[in-house]
Amino acid sequence: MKSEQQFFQELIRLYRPFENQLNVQLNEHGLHRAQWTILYNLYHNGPASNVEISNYQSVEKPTITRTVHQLEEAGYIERIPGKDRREKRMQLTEAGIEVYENARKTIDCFEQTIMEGISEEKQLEMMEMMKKIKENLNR
Amino acid sequence: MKSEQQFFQELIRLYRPFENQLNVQLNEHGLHRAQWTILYNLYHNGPASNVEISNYQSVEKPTITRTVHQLEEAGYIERIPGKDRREKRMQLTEAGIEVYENARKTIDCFEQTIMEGISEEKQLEMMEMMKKIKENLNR
DNA sequence: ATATAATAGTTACCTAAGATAACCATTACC
DNA sequence: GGTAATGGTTATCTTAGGTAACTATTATAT
Repeated sequence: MKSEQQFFQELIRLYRPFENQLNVQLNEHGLHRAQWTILYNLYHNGPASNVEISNYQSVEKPTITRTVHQLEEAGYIERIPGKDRREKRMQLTEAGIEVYENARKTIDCFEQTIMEGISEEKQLEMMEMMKKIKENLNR
Repeated sequence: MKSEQQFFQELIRLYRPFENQLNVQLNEHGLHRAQWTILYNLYHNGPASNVEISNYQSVEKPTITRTVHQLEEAGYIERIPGKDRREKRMQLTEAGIEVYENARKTIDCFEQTIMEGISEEKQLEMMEMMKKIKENLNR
């Protein structure tokens, strides 16, 4: 059996329980994975438009619209003037920064636990591979 | 920033487009990812009960019931006597083997493309890491 | 031997989160 | 100034997960 075959099966088998438990952790802060990803994005990369978020996450615009809406309602993000009157540029509010940083602590702890026994180098190596695979997907 | 933080973000960012394109490939054979995973399981590990599939995939029983039902309706799997009268043990039919093997060709091709530039050793290494992470998740 | 537990599966229902199609509003470009 | 393209939204659908509550069967403890 070719190694790719098992590779992708393992990826699927890993992702499911990972997402489940990530959501359990996030629930403590009233968040879901999709919201969390946007908060992460805005916190680390600064303000962004829906299109930018959509591209970054490989998720269609209407899906982003919905999740952004939830975050606005929760008061975690707010609109700022963009380059256009079309563009809806969003950034974290005070409350958004706070909830991110609080959840961050929980998630850090969770992530450290499940990465136990895997060296930093290995992690970085695997990250490079994931980026490479993602690039290949986009061609 | 800790490397785990980015690690899991990359995992999420990889999984989404991967699953999308996997489904595009599978659609050519009238399949979805969830069905495909069960066919894979039965093809490579032999007959299994719902509980076994559920454990293997870390997915709850009712979800498995539904997907198994779809595969039965399609004539790809069939019931065989289990150790119990409770147990619903399933195996691939002729048609199931055929559709798996046909789809397999498509998926092999897809997987080879997106693994371009990543050596077999690296792939095996990453697989080991994914298994390790999954173990850590189960504790 | 029988009452209670546990196990396997199902049904009914809910939710998250993705997708498409069709549509505005605004801006860019010819 | 009319047509493209871009950014965003609305409406609607689909996949695929989850929980709670149930039946049927089997295992176990009294």
